Amino acid sequence: MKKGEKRKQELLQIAYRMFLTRGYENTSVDEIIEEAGIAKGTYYYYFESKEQMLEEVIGQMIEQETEKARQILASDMAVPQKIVGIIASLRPSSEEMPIKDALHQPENLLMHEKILNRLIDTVVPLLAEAAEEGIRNGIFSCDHIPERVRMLLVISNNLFNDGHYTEGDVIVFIDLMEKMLGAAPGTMAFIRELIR
Amino acid sequence: MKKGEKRKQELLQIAYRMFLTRGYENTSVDEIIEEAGIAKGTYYYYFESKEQMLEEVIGQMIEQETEKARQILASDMAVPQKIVGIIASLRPSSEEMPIKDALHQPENLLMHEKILNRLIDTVVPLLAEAAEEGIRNGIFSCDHIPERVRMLLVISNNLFNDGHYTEGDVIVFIDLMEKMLGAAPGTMAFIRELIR
Amino acid sequence: MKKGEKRKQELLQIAYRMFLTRGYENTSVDEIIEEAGIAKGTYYYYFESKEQMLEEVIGQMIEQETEKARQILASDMAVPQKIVGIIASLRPSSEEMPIKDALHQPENLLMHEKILNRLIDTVVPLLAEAAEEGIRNGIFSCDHIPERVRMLLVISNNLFNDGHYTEGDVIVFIDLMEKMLGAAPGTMAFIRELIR
Amino acid sequence: MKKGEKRKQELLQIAYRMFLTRGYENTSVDEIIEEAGIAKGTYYYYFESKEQMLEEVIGQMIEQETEKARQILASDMAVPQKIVGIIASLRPSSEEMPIKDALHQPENLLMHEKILNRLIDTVVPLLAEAAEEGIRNGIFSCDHIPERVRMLLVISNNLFNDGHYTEGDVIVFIDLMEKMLGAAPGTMAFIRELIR
DNA sequence: GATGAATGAGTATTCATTCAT
DNA sequence: GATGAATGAATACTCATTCAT
Repeated sequence: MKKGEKRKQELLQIAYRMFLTRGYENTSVDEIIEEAGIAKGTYYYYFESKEQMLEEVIGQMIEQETEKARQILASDMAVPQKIVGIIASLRPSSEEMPIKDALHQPENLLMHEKILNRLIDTVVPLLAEAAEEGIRNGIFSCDHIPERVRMLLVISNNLFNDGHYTEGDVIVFIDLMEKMLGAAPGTMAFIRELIR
Repeated sequence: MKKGEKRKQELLQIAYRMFLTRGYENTSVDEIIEEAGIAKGTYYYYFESKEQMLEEVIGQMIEQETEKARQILASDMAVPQKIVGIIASLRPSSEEMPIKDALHQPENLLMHEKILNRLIDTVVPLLAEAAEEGIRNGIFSCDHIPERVRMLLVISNNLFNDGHYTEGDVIVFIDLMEKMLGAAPGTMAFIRELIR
Repeated sequence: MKKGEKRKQELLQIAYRMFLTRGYENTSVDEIIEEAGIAKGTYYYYFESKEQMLEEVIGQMIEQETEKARQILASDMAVPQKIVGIIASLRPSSEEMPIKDALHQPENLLMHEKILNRLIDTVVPLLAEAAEEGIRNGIFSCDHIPERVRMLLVISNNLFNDGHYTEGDVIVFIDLMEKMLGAAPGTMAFIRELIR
Repeated sequence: MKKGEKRKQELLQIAYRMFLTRGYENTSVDEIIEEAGIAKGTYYYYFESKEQMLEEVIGQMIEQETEKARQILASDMAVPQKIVGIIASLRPSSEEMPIKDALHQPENLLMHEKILNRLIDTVVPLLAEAAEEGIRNGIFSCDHIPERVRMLLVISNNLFNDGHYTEGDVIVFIDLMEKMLGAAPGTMAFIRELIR
């Protein structure tokens, strides 16, 4: 059982890497097992299907991505920094860059979509909690928090995750955040420095 | 010349329908030609490849979709109504419902993505023009118009086009529009009635 | 391991026969698997591609053809008989006739060419060895043995293998051999009886 | 008729070039008509089939190649030079090099074979005539002239036309020619200088 | 002489999945 | 736990040729 779990994790790691590198649909089971050095049967011993394996890979990705967000939420940062930090945590850190980059290639559309949806569903509650903390502190002032926070997330992903944003986008996004959350102008200005 | 063009349009119509119904990737060339009652060779006489055909189908979709938007922009509606009208024109009318519905199924991811991107690029300038008209009229007050208008569009697509939005989403979206464009509160309130 | 190899040999035998009968290019993978009674996937489990299969088929042919030549070389025949025997071993024995015949049909050009080149490269060293034995025995007298022997082989293939040779061709070929190898006139005269 | 002939010649020229460049089998009728700027129907007005066109192209090639040989035969050169000149005329002149080079690529196997056979059949009589002139002059002494001359041609093509011959090949070939034709040693030595 | 729309048979290759051992 | 031989449905694309105009 222990041994089996270990091998499964190994396979998930390999698949994770290959799915990102070549895309889910462009990675065949044959290629995975060759890379892993196992037999066809062994693969299907651990995974019901290739698609189910994708779900598990995505599950792991989500976990990794959101862990950072959870830590930020639990920290003693100022609320605006928490919000921005959580949103930013979803974007590729320098080392993850190639990984996220891969997600924006057409061969990863399916995976990208799946990840994004699950990521948003997972992160919205965290963001909402931070926003409510801001309201309690008097920094923010708004209702319909989950809806607002979700829209910010959607915009952020759409705007920043593929790296094609302009100076104007950043300015408007800051304005948007402040107005969406009912914050005083300038509350979110610090974002500009973060992005450089 | 006349004859050839006509048949090509016919094929595009058929493909349009089939791509939406079963998804681009799930529609084989064999199925298309069977439906059209033509030979394999005829298909490849008109289209270099299945993918190139997709591009042409999408091109036609874009044209149809944006035509309505262009008409609204040229009309004598009030500016807020223009803006909302343009945005709404991209959403499925009752009769198109099944069509747009199809785009949100996983088998249409690729097509959906391609359409969305081209749609946004095409519609942002139209929206921007309407917004500037609003600024000239003193109804709106903001800078970075294309960026703002683009974000509204992104949110709108993400929120409303798959039909899974809540009352709260609508409320927040109205608030968002007003604040993004620097409009007086209530300027966009008429949206609620539109959506029923 | 045992089982897999066996089936592969079986497939090679079938392909060998079909390639010769109908030509490599005129034999489709579909026809091969139908003949073999296996599934498409099984075929591609054993062979990367149809072309790679051809290489393996040819490899086996070469081996079979040259085995006889090697035995002759190792035997205690007289040297002239060895040389002629080796050259003759490349020609269709009565039972192989249909096989070699097939190689001369236009649909087997590619295969024929490939086989011929590999055959010549394989047999030239054997012939050269025999010729050197002849030189040591004082029967032959010449330099540049590999070149000479190669030319004899080329002529022989070109002249005799398609069966369209005349009495005169044989007479000249005998003369050619004797002079090329520096043998006394009449040394190779026995060839005429071999050919009848 | 005049005009039609002209266009046909034009098409043959284009096909000639394309067959050599990309190979007969790799050149589609579509590509030919595009290059020629004519319609499909026009092509089939001039040629019954693609294969028949190939025959015509080859016919032209043969004519061009053998014309030089005929001129040499009719000239007042010394006989050995005539023989060598005729054989050499079949090899690519510097400017034709790319053309003949192309013939040795696998995609031109069929064309190569067809050309070679027709070339040999055409040139053997010319060579034989030259050889007989040599016999009358007392330079050569042999019987079975056509057979001998044909073998020389076969060897020459096989050896030299693909450019992969060695110093040894040349030496042996000179020896071979002298002995095949019954010429005094040294008669053909001048070949070495020709080849450089 | 010339056009170009239409044909349709033909082909190699991929790949997730199964199952007896 | 692990193997690997076997499956077979699925698919895009090529191309010489015809013929009504």
